[in-house]
Amino acid sequence: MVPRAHSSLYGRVGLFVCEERPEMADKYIPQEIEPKWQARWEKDDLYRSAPPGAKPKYYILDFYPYPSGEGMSVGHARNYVPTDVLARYYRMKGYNVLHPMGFDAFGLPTENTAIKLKTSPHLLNERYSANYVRQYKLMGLSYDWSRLINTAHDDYYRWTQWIFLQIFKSWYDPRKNAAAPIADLERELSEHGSQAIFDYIDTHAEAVGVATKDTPPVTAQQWNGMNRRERNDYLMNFRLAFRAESVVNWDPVDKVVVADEEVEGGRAWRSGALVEKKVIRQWFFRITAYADRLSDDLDTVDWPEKIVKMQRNWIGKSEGAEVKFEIGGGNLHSPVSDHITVFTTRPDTLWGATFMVLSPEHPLVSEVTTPEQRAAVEAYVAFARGETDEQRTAETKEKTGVFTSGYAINPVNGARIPIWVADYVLMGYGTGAIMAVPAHDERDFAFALKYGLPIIPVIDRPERTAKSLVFPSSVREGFRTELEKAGIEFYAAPVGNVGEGLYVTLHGDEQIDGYVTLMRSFLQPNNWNEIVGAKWLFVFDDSASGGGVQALDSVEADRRILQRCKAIYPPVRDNRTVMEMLNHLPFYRDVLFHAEYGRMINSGSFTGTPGDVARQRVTTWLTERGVGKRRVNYKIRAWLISRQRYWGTPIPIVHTPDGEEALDESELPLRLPDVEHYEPTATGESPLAEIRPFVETPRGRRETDTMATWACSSWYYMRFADPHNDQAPFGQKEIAYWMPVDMYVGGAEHAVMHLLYSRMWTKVLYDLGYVPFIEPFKALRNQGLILSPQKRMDEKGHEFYEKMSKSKGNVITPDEVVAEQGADALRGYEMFISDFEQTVPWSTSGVPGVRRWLERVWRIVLAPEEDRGQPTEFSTRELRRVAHQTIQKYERDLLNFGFNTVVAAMMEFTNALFKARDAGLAGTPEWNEAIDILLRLAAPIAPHIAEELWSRKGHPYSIHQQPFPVVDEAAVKEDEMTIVVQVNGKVRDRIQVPVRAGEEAIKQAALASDGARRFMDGKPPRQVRYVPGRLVNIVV
RNA sequence: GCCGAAGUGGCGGAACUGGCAGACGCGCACGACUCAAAAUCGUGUUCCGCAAGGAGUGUGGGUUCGAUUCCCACCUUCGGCACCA
Repeated sequence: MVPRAHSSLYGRVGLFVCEERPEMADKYIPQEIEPKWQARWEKDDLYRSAPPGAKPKYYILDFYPYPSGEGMSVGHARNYVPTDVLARYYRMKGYNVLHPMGFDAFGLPTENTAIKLKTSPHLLNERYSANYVRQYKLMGLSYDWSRLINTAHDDYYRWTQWIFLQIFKSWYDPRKNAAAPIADLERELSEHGSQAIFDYIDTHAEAVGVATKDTPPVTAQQWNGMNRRERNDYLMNFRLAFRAESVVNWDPVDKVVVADEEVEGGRAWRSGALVEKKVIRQWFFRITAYADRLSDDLDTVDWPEKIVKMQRNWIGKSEGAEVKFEIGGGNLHSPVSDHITVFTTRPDTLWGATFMVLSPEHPLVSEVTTPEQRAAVEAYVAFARGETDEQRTAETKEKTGVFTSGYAINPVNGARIPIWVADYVLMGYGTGAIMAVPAHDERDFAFALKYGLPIIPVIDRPERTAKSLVFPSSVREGFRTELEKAGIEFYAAPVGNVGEGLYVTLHGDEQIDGYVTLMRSFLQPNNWNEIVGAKWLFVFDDSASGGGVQALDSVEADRRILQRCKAIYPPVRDNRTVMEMLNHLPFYRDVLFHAEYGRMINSGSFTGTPGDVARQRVTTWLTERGVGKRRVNYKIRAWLISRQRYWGTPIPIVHTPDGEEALDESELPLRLPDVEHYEPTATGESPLAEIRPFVETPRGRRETDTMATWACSSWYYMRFADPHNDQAPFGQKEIAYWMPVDMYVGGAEHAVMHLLYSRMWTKVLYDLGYVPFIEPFKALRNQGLILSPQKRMDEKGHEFYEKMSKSKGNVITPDEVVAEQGADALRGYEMFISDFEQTVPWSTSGVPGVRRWLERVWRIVLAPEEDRGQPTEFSTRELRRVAHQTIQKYERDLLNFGFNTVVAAMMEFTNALFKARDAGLAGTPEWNEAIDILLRLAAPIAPHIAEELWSRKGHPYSIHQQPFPVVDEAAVKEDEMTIVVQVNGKVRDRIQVPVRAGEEAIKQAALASDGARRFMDGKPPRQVRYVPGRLVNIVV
């Protein structure tokens, strides 16, 4: 086994030792031992999971990859190595471990490559995934390869289709709060009609998502009079997998519809193209029905807080009320509806609703528009429709809108408020119409300022700050002195170019009232002064008629006040509202608007209602009067699953004359046909549409859309439990034993989509009785990204590291690292590189560092007699202590995902062994025990070298079937401890004391220490504090 | 703007519950071995200071005998969301 290339390096020692103990003399050559053991493990099927049994199970899963032609980089291994270490650890701890791998094989990149290379995606899939398997094996990962999954194989997607059908054949019964067979719904409709269901939805705010919006009610009689086609169409409003016409995001580059989740900043996630709007009939999953459970059940999982937040945010639950506004004023009598319903989370601000805004797509826009405004409104609606999402959401975009000239009646005070159309109101959220409360909503505030709409505060500022600007020469002499006397905060500064004014800030109602009194007596004739913020008061000169203090408490007051101001001070004549006038003064800007909860004001009989109960009380009152009710709203939309592409799971539906119908389960799998061409069609239809034998069936035209890959990945983790079952997606025994996944590890980029979809499928399958758990992934962890090792500079001179990518030519592959340094060194460095969750650049000098550690392990195990260093003091007791302390630290850190410190602990242990050797301990029983522990601890991290050394030490194969070492608590205990002596919190000395020493003795020893005496300077200790086992702090 | 994470040597990073800041590794310096180099081994390596000593965990405050750790305010970087009523 003398290596060829290394013989010259090796010569001296090799020749000498080879003759006597050839096995001891070998150098560590991973390139030889790694393939050898990998072949042996594979032959012996060493990592195969046992069938469900009495043993406790541990299911540890990596996010399965999308296999690409580029293969893996060292960045991908950041995910796979730590989970492999855990899998190996749990096996040694006696668990039956499930650690499988598979491929998310369907999807666009492969299809696009196939089109470009004029080859078949089937072929590419096989090639790519085989390459991945090769790379995985190269790294010595202990997957159970007998469970390999490929989602593009028909023995897998058959069951994806099967689950699709179960979802298609279900609806969400809000009364059971669970999915139920669609047949139950049909029965109910034929016996009782839809009344009970809609009544329930109406009175249970959380149930909004169970049926398509605006589904018409039917009576039993109507239902029974429907033909099959009409019934099928009606049921689509309830099915959990349904087809509906909708505006979708169209990616003109990939020629495919993409989901909301796949659009980032108006651009398609994969292709980067600006998405366009298109109306197509599409397949969806009714994930909205599960919104509440998806949100609530997040409480039951051990996931990173960040991911939980992102999911909750995506679901976007908000509680509020729905309020009906009568359409009125003028001669408008709508034949469609006599009211507009708005959704608000702030029913407590209803009295401040001074206008209403409809989304440009709102069906009542043309109803409320008067003839004279029609042209303007239609032009605006056309403009809004033409906008891309990106334009519409552009950050700096100023609000736009147009008045319809129609009015609505605010139900709480009968006020007649104008109805506007503006694109800042989205049709897809709430009811597509809002009541605008400009005093307490930032968007409405901006809009009202721009268009001169009145802004009336109806919620008190919780912090009682008010401001007042005293205009130059608007008050009599002595006012300033009075302010000072009253302790009021103010400063003097020029007001524009009209002279020096006083900028007053008031705190608390008492001070404000005092200020008003003062102002009333000092205000000069033909002047006014305003107090804004905590109170909204205008003090006018009393001598004029109707003078005194006016409050800005209504639209009428706004008009009155403004009129008087204009009369007194003409420069303000162009202002349309008081708020607009105040907004011109920068001094006031931070007190004009607030969105906090607070005491209701200017709200009729509700004035004075405290902020914490206001919402609730108003909602109850609205409900009693029949003009509103509690309502919960979710941001989450139906999950778009259709793709008009070839390379995906075919949707098992036939379009019959009677509507969309399910394939019979016996017809599954519905295979993807082999075809010559699979370029997207010009029309945007799936290429499958052009394959007549596929499309044409005796029952009707086959659905030609395929499913997005999110469907495949929504259940693959369940298939691993029983991957070869051809009777069902999985056996009951297997799923109950293995699921849920105990530890799921992957990148944070799937925080919303994959994890949310998987959770929904799990809940549907749970409701239908196929699985016994409500959450699929008990614990989740995200690994950090690995960046390229090269530092770059951006235009501003900031240094940064870029992501590894083939196009940038900076990819480092596991292949090259393994070839150079071996898989064990790569594994060690993947763990050691950084904190697991941290994004970090790859370091090319890091792997050799770990390699050196492995070399040291090799030497200390095989040839402890060589190269003795300086003799040291090291007892057998200490050796045992280090060994057992290492076991402790290793387990504690490993279970906390502290992989880097696990490796560090192993390095320290190895260093200690060298010291022990120098002290002459090699060969003692304690030494042999320590070496045994070292190898067992190394096994999960560096499985090849551990196996090789284990075998060379004469132990029976395999180390990977050995139990994990058990901590000897007695050995761990120290006999002596080092106590730090501090004087006034600064370390001044260290003393050695026996562990058993009492507190008093230790304190005395500390006081007597040289360091302490020197720094106490002869002063008596004021306090002596002892922290057990750690330190003594002497305070003087 | 909102939400989240993080700021510690030349670098990656440690420090479990408030108790020795800088474990472990990289890099660097010096030394040993060598004709020499590589490899290996040893020693040192936060900063200032010859030293005694002092300063020091993004900044400024606070709590405490004692703060990288807790509290308040702020700055910077990264990630996510973004007109969601």
